[in-house]
Amino acid sequence: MAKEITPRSQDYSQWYQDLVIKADLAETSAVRGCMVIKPYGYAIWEKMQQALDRMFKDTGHVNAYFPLFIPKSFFSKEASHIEGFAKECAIVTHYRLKNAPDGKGIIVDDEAKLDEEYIVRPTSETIIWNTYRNWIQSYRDLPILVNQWANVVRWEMRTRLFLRTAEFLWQEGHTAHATEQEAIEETLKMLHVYEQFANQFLALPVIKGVKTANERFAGAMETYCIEALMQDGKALQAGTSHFLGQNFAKAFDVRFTSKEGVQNYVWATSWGVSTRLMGALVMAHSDDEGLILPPKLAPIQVVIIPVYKSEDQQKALNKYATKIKSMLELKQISVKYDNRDTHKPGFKFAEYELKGVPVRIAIGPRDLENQTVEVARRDTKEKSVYQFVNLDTKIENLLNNIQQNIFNKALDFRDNNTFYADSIEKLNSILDSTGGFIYAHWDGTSETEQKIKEITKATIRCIPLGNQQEMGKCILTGKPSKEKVIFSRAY
RNA sequence: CGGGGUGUAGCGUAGCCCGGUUUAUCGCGUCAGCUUUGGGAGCUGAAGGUCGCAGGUUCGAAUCCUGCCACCCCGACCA
Repeated sequence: MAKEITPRSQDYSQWYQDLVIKADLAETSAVRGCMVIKPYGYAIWEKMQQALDRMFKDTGHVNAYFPLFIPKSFFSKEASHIEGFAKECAIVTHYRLKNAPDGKGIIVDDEAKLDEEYIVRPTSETIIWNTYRNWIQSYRDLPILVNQWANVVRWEMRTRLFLRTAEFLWQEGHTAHATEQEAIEETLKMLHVYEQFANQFLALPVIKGVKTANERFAGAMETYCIEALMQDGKALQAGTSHFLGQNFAKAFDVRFTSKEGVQNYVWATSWGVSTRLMGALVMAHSDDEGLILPPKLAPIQVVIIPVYKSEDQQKALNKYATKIKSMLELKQISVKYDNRDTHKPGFKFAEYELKGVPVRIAIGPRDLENQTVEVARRDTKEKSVYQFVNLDTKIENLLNNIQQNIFNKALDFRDNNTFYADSIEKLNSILDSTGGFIYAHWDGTSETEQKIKEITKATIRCIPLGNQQEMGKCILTGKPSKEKVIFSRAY
């Protein structure tokens, strides 16, 4: 029979895995914790890349590329940075293999030991700031607005496809500025870019906020994030933007001479999103029949499926389909005409639903006669008959409509799963029943946050930007609190 | 990294406890042919296996033992 997907209600985590594998997004590999991103999944990632890259360029950034390997000594220059990453690093210690003396296979050549080991980058701040030292002398060299698309490695103990893998793809922006204010503005600007991207392309509403000290990036003064809510009520950090202060500039001695002739340390930011967004995309919108992709990220936006009995009918439908296809392509819509005669229409319907193709057009002899098509939308499963006239505009509108509808649905879900807890018991009971974003008062200390985490397994996802200031009592300690923060269990 | 589970054809599985008519079961998929085609087609025939890998015990190992690899769940950890 067909590809069975575990229902969401039965086992959410299994449902997610089934989708990723059966929709052909990715699979596990022979290497622990590392995945193979398959062509269909990679096509979605490429669409994300294109959209983001355009947004980066539009905000004045340029792309560059830095090495995969980082000398160990670079790593230890920023104290909190190394502390944050030390436990999950892959290390290169040798550069050569040799035949085993017993003739069985090959072994590491002990004589080829590196004097200084290399760390496979878990992030690139250190190698980049070591490089920036040479790029920056004067205020005239600033700002530097560089992004790189790269892979990074974090030796995770427990992995899940896309959500947490030992190797993953991402972009990391690294900027250098003359003033603190300019760096902070950059940090927030890129956070805004991420929000726009999430809203407009992922069709995913997110909350912009600032992380607490516990959740802050190793080496940052302040970490900002966008947080999204998944269908099982768990939160997912979808992107981060860090204000790094002068930490890395001081660690790598990156100074510039100001207009006034004074030597100052440079101010820094870094920001990134990763293939984890693929996981967010799947978990935010999809259902028990398969993926639901927002049209703006769907590799195939419209699929045309012919239904015929005779060869003559097939030929006539081929012509009709080709006409429709070129008409839609003129509107920059990506169309696939699936004229395989090895599969029945019903099979194809199910297959494209599994793969999340937003719009399906079915054409048969009846349509040919009436100059109509049957249009089915993936998000609502509604079917309707469209006249051929102005089909291109109608489909274009439909795609926009679907994009918007998916976003609205996710927004409704989040609104319906946003709560307020005035006690630790309330917080816990909400977490155990529905999950979601839960606003609660907190006394502002790391100790309290830690204790709440131990009791409820929930963390503070963020303190929302522009948060309403209102006095209250911490749900754990009863100490005064000036605002509510968002708690959630998280991926 | 600790605890638990899993690994048999492309996928899902029976067999394992209690070693021996087992030339390893069944379903889906694959291939060939015919009939089909408006929601996952039917019939007939065929191909497809280092039983995760490596050792060991034994006359004999998918089955018992040891080590390793990978995956899943829980925990610890995690920008």
